Parts: sequence; structure tokens; C-alpha cells
Amino acid sequence: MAMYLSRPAEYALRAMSYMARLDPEKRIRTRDLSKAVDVPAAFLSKIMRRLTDQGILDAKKGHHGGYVLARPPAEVRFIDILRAVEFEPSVDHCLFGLGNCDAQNPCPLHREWSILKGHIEQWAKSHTLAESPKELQSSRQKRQSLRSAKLPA
Amino acid sequence: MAMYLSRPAEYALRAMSYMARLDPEKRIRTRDLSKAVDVPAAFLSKIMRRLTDQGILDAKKGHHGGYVLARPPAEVRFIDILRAVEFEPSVDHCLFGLGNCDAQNPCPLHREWSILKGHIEQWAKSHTLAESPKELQSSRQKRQSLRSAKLPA
DNA sequence: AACTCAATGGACTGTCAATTCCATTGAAAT
DNA sequence: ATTTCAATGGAATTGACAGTCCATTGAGTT
Repeated sequence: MAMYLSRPAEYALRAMSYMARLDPEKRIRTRDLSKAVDVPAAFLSKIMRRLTDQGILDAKKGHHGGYVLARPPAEVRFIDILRAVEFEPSVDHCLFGLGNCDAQNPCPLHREWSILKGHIEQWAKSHTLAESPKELQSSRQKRQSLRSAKLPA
Repeated sequence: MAMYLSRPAEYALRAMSYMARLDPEKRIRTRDLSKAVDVPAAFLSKIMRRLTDQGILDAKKGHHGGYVLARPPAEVRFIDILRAVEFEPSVDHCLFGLGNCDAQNPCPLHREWSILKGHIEQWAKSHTLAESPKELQSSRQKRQSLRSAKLPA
């Protein structure tokens, strides 16, 4: 749709969504997560570091090391993930704004573009990692606890 | 915001938005449009070709050649422009869908992702090239006719 | 008819994000 | 202590997309 999520952003969303449905007691290694969500391990590793730095993940080195979510899924909004992964400092540039474009002196597309940005932001702020699993749960076997739910192949 | 418009898509929106506020009788050359919207001429040229192929622009070669909008601004939706410029055949892939993901067998992010895609699509469908100029008009000198309006530096 | 001008279209090049490689750090197990 | 394992982080490579070049086509002008 001409509209893209950066690769790191997409991968982060995938990986975190996956982890949200794992046993929060057990740590998962980059290597295993990499296979599960189909993202190159070395690259995923960098993304995990970002998420760790931002306090979304808790990392542990060595034997039985790996990652766990630092807080419950319901407290991790999509926007937290997207922000954590944002490599460049969010240019937030306007479509027509050739440098000199702001609310006072708006470019022709300023208003329309703002509307869309608002929608995207609203979306990212209003969804958390707790939602998708719930969906799956109800449409699948209900007796299995959320905590120990396994991802289907 | 981790969310991007492809360069061709952004340029196309910019260029078409600009053209919408030009005299619809006069043609504009790639070279001039290139300066006006600050997009490299050779690259803009390819984008113009796409828009021409899709019937959004009318092209004319040689002396006094150039482009004009093929239909009035109000009849050119943003989505028409975005679709015209889409280079690859819109993968429309799902965030978690590793190949096997659809409405029946949705991935964990399927629902949330659909919501956002809906917003974006709705935005692109509900705005046309006629809108931004109107905005500018009312906040600027009103006696100057829309047709002959010049873009401020 | 000859000339000029602008779009067309394909081949080529450059750039930056995506991805890999590798050496280091720190924590657990023996 | 030593070994092993996994995260860390920077440097090097790759690849996709952004951007350029150039030869061709077709429409006006003289």
C-alpha cells in the first residue's frame, strides 16, 4: 500500500507479539526466537538490544540466559515497541514541507498528512501485546492457560 | 514514526498536489515541476510516466509539451496516486504471517494490523487533490481566483 | 524537410538500510 | 579457575531501492 513499516519495526512487533504468548518464567534465546519469527538472528539481536535498552525486555547473559518481557503484555503498547526500535530520531517531516513548513505556514498537504499520522499514532497507542493472544485463545482451546500457551506451527 | 511512505509515493503526492493548484490550461514540464517540488528531474520523470499510464496525467511531447492533470483535482483521490506509483505488486503481507496467514488462520497481529491498514486506506480514499488548495485559499487572499493561484515561495 | 523540444524507456550507478561477521563481555555450570 | 554459553557492540558486506544517463520517439516550429 505504498505505506511501510521499517524492517526493524516490523520484526520487533512480530518478536514481541510472539514472546507475549510464552511462559513469562522462561527466557528465550535470540537463536530460538529467530527461528520462531523468521528473522535473521544477528539482526534480531540488535533489535533485542534496543528493546532491552528501552526497558521492554530483560536480558541475561550466559547459561540459561536470554530474554523475557520486562513487564506484562498488557503494559506494552505497540508504540513503545515502535519508539524503541526507531533508529533515526524521527524526522517527522512533512510531505511538502521543504524545510519551511509548520502549523503556522502549512504546506498544501499538511492537514491531510496530519490526519493520517494521527490515525497511526492512535492505533499504536491503543493496542498492547495482551490483545492478540486473547483473540487466539477464545477461538482455540480455552482450558489451556494463557501463560503456558504454545504457538501453533 | 517508523511508518514510511515510499519515496516515489511521497514525490507523487507532492507533485500532484502542486499541479492541482496550477492553471489547468497550461502544461508544466518535468524540469520546472522538479524545481518547484524539489524532486530530482530524472526520477520525477519516471513517476510522471506512471501517473500518465494510469490516466491521472495527460502528457504531451515536444514544443509546449508537458503535463496537465487528466481530470479535475476533486476527482483525483490520494489512493489513485498511491496505487499508480506502486512499483512492486503490493505484497500486502501480514506482520506475522509467515506465508500461511489469512482471515481464517490469522496470525497474532492480524486483527490489529488490519485495523491500521483500514485507517490508512480510508484516509487515502477520502482525500482528493481538491482539498489542500481550498484550505490555503481561505486563509490567504480570497479575491485571487483558484485557477490562477500562484504558489508562495 | 530540417530542427528543436519534451516525454519515453531501458540500462546503468550510487546510497543507505538491512544483514552478516567477529571479537568482547558477563554470567552460570563443572 | 576454567569452560561454556548467550548477550553486546562495532566493523564489514549485501542488496534493494533511489537516482542518473543516454539514446529514442513523437509533436510542434520554421
